Amino acid sequence: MLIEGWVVSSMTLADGSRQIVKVHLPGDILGSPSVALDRAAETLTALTPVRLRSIGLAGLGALFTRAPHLAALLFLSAQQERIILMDRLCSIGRTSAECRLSALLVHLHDRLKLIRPDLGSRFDHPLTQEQIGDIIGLTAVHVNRVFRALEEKRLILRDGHSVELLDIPALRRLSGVPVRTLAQDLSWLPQPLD
Amino acid sequence: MLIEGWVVSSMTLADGSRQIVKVHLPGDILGSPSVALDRAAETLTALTPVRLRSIGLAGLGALFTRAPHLAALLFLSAQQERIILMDRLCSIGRTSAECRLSALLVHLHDRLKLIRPDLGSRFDHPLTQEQIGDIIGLTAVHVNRVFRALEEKRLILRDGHSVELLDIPALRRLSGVPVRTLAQDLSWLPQPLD
DNA sequence: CGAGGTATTGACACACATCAATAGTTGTGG
DNA sequence: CCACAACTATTGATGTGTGTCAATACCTCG
Repeated sequence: MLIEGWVVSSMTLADGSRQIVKVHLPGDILGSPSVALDRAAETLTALTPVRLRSIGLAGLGALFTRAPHLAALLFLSAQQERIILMDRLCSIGRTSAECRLSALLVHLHDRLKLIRPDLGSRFDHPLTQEQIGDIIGLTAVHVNRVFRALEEKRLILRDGHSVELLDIPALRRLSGVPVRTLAQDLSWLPQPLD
Repeated sequence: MLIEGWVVSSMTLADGSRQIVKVHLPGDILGSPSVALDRAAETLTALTPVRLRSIGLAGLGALFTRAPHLAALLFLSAQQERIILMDRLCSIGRTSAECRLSALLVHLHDRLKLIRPDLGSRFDHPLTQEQIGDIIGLTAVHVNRVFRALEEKRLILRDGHSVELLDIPALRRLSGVPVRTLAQDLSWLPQPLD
C-alpha cells in the first residue's frame, strides 16, 4: 500500500515498447492484480521517493474470514479499478491524442483532489513527456505537440512539472470520459463487526 | 451469470463511437464492475440467444459473511479481469492492427478451450467485423483487410463466422501478449467451511 | 565543465480512417 | 416463392493523425 509518493505500474511488450497501465497515488494498493497469477504481470517503478506499508498474503486471507466488511470494500475497489481501466481502454482505443491527454490530466486532477480536497486547478507531477506517452499510448514527441495545442487553446498552462487546468469543464468534455459517481446504496454489504 | 451464449459489454462515447470492453462467454459474471457505481457504466448486448442465472446484491453480500472462501475466489477473478484489461490496454495502445487481431483470436480460442477442452484449432463466433473492430479499436474496413493479410500469411482460415487458427504459436508470438499462468499456491486463501 | 537526460521543433513516412461502390447475405412480408 | 430492404463483407482511392528520424536547446548533476 502506497503511503506517499508516485509509482507507476507498467508492462513491457515483446518489441521493447512499454505501456504504463496505472499511475499509483497515495492510498493505492500496489501489485494486487498479480496475486491471481504465478508470475507478476506488472513492473512497479517509483517516480519519486516513496513510503510504503507492506501487506502480506496471509493478512489478505485473514481479512476475508475476520473482516468480511473490509473484504467486500476491497472487492468494490477492485471493481472500481476495472471501471478505470475500461474508461482508459475507450480513451486509447477510440479517441484522438488531444482527448487522451485531457482525459489523463482531468483524471489525475480528480484523484489528487480526493487526497487533498483543498487542491485548486493546478497540480505538480513527476511525469516526463515520455512517461505520459507510455500512459496514453503516444510517442513523447507527439505528447509535446498536443501539450502545445492545449496551451494554444487556453485550456492549460504549464511550468515545468506543474500543470494548471484553465477550463476543467471544457477539458472534461473534450476528454469524452463521463463523470462516474460511486454507488450510494451499500446496504447490501455485510455490516462491520463492531 | 452467463450460462450459455455470447454477450458483449460495451461503452458508448460522447461522439457516438463504441468500444466493446469485454466479450463474455459462459461462466462469466456480467455487469460486476458496475456494482461499485451509482449508474451502470456498461451496456450489455446479447449476440446470440442466451441463458442467464441472476445473482442479487443481497446474495453477493451474504457470500462475504457466509462463504469467505468463495468471496476470496470472486476477488481473485476480479483481479484476473484486471489483468485481461491491462493486456488489452497494451495491445490497443502499443501494437499494430495485425497484432491486435491475432491477440483477440488467440484470446478467444484460449477462453473457449477452457470451457470445452476438446476444442481443436477451429471455433465459431457470432461477431461481425464491425464488432471485432469495436473490440480492438479499428474500423470494420480495416478489420477486413487485416483478416485478409492473416489469411495470406497462412496463419488463419475463415469460413463465414468460423475461424481456424493454422499456427497458434506464431499467432501468439505475433500478438505480443505473454502467456499468463494462474497462481498455483493459494494456501493463503481462507479454507472452505465444509 | 562536460555528460546524459529531457523538451522542443521540423521534415517526412506510413498505418489506419474515411468515403464510396459493389456484391453477398439475411430476413420480412406479400 | 418472390421482391424488397437492411445489414454485412469486400475492395479501391484518397486523406490524415501520429510515428520516425534528426537537430537543437535546455537543464541537472557529477
